[in-house]
Amino acid sequence: MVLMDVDTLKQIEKKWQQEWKKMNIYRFDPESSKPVYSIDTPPRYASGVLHIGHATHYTHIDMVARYKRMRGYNVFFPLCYDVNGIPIEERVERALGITRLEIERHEFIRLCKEFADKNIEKMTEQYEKLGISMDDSIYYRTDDPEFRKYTQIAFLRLYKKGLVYRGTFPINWCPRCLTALADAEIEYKKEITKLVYIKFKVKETGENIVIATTRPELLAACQAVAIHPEDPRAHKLSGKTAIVPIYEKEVPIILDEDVDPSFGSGIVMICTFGDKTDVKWVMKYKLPIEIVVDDRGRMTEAAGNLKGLPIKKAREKIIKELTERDLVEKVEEIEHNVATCWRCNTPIEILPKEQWFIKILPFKEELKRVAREARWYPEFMIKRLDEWIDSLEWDWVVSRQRYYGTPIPVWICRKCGYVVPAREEDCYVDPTIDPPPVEKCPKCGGELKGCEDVFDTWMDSSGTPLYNARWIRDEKLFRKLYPMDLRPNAHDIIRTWDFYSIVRGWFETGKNPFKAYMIDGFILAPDGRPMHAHLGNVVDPLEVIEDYGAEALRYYAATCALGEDNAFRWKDITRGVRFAIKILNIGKFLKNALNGWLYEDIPWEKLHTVDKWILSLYSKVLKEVTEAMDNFRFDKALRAIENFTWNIFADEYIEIVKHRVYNKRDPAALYTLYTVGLGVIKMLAPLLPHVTEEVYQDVFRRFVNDVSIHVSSWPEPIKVDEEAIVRGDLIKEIVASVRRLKASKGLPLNTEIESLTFSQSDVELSKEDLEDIRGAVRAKRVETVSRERVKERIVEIKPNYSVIGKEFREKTKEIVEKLKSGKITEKGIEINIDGKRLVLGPEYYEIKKELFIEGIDADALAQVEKYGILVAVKF
RNA sequence: GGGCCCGUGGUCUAGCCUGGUUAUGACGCCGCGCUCACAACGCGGAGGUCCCCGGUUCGAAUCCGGGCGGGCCCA
Repeated sequence: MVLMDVDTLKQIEKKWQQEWKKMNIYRFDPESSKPVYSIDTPPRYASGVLHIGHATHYTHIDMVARYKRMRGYNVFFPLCYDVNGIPIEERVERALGITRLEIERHEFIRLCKEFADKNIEKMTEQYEKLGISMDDSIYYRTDDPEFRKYTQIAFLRLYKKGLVYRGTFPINWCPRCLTALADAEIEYKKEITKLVYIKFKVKETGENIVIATTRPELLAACQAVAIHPEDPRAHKLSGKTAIVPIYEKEVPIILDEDVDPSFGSGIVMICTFGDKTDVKWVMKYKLPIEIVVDDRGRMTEAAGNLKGLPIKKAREKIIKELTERDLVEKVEEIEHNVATCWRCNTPIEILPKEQWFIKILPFKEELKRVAREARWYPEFMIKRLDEWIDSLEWDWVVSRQRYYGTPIPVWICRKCGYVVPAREEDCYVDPTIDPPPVEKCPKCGGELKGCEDVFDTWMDSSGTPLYNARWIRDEKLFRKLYPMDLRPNAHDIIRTWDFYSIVRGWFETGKNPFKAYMIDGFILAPDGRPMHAHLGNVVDPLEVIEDYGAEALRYYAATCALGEDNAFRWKDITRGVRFAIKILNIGKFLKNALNGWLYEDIPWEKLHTVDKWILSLYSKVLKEVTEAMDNFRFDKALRAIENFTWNIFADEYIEIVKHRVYNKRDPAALYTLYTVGLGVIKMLAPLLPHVTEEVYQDVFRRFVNDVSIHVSSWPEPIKVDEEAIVRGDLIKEIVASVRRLKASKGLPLNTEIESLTFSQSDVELSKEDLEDIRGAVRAKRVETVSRERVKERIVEIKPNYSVIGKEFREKTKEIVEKLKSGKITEKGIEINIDGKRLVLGPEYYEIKKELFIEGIDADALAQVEKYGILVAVKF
């Protein structure tokens, strides 16, 4: 049974996925006069296939796209992939067991492309199975020459503006593989290392200080000595000069909070470069750079008599030498995290290499301001960007010594280093293949060599809004598409993708490239930890779809509040299946109910109270859902729709009108079922596109022209009639109380009953209302009795704290106490306070009563507390 | 170590911005009922130190301060 229903769901999903393709309804129409809603789809990185976090996040984006289409927008939602960069190179190297240095450059690039192709094919299928409505007519991938062309042109323009410069920048380097490494390629290994305490002399005072280091062989590269500002020794040392032993070099003593006072002697030396913190300090204090280790991991001339030694030997030698000169206070063995090459386990070195930079440091404040031109959802996410911009300490390094990326479009003179940029009209160019625009160096006539560096992937992907919006290609379209309406991404790449996009957008166009940022959280494993293969807690979206269908996964996605980290919840998957099936069943009921009916508009006055009631509640929910969708709060929208559809429309209204549908074919009831039925599936369509399409086509298509629910228009509220809401609610309460009485007697809900009697309340019901109640509960007779016949016993007086508290403040407790025993009069409750008599009206409390009717012939009684009435049933 | 976010029945979660009576819902559990759209359903029930400490207030899940635990990014 269980399996059969999921199979039905899956068949429906597949059917509509195929139909949608034929319908061609997700196309962006460049010629359309409709307003544009442009989404900068995150180009999925093609190093693998979609995981559950991607699936959830892209489903959120799809919900926006579908919603905006229904709101009448010409939606731009491209299918796209990112392929450039190190992770794919790394996967290919791992798969083939080679390094890229062992293979011809362009052959390696071809292998990377092939690897990406396979993943792209799989992911495109995954998107389809999830019901993601991306448009493949505006497809791109970041290694298309057409895409790369605009990265190169943008770079050339920045170059002309003087915003690009070359400089040395430290990178991770494996001295065995002779290659630069990305941070992702570094593995940390625990190792026992010697921590050497070395005596330095303070020049001004002649006293000794002791610094602790695990890299004594870098002594020659020491540029400064650092101590924590709160260290008791700090104020005495501040501004003084230290003398590096053996090399007799004078270096400044600086105070910095990043020094760990509990490590070693609490004083460290800053070298070029021992580790990442050294890099930071060198940048921060603009210290000189001296290289004592070469590419192959041997000491250079600058290391004096250590020259030519490999690092480990050099370390031993210098410890020996220092010891002999009595410059070592002590040596400790400590456990230490050593950064190593993932491929060969050799400890990495940090070496400065020539790199390309884009200037951003002078524009920090400007960029913070530009970031605020857009709205951020949730708003607090912009704080992360602010903090990031404030903490920037160096410019953007855009070059990588890699193969699979967009080539930096310049040639460099072998003789004088003069740079010849490509001409814009020649782009896309690959300087490793293509000839330079001039034959020889214009400055010295030397030979030009194509630049072998490629761009950092962020240089490519930060240009997606420019590329999507047809920047410098189509001015007319650019004005329509830019700034793009939406940048959706997860919170981990605010500081990269979002930040660099703002940089690029602002440099090229003077504007923030987006009007809004929708920032999603992370999907954690069911155990609340991040998903990791080695933890065995990975949930595969394809398996979820296989076992429960796409709607179940989309339901789960909708329950994930924007911006928050969400653990994967199987219970929401099951709930999603149930809800999807519920929608199909409501559809089946509506189809049967509306069978043969021709649409007929019913004026408000001719509707029954219950019809006005459900239409009013529907109109309220619609407003709530619309607001939630406008704010990307899919969780709020879903909750509102689900509660209304399941608990109010299906469980209450449909049950109440069945008798009017089956026997009387009451036009008011049919009109109401039609209106609310179509309205709820439309509201739900962006969230659960398959089952809503099924119901739409099966039940509603014959009434309307739109070929698909996904190109139909978002519904409009009908009317909110507060009086009908109260009367309808009373009717619902009475019907529900009878249903409960039947259930408690173990009777089927459709059991006919002899009579229903209830006492009148403040809310007046019409004859028609009573008839509707009679039909709904299947009673032969319905009677009301006047309130006078109802006896009541006061059970409890409940104080209204919000009214009492505001007025009586610190006396609240006393008043509440006295209310309970006060004298009840016509006007209210009489109490004595501070010797004064006080009458508190009914706004200060609520009276709970128990009701009973004397001499009534009934088998079961129920109270409807909300309206202070008694319901009596004779079976 | 820094910034941001989160912490509510067995499990997950709404509410928190804008303080007020009995804290929302789901999953699971228990009991009853196949009822002409639906047993993946309906009706009913049990189940809570709202992470901890302190403060503000007549009143705190909600506001403020501190702590503990988790997530992301950075170091």
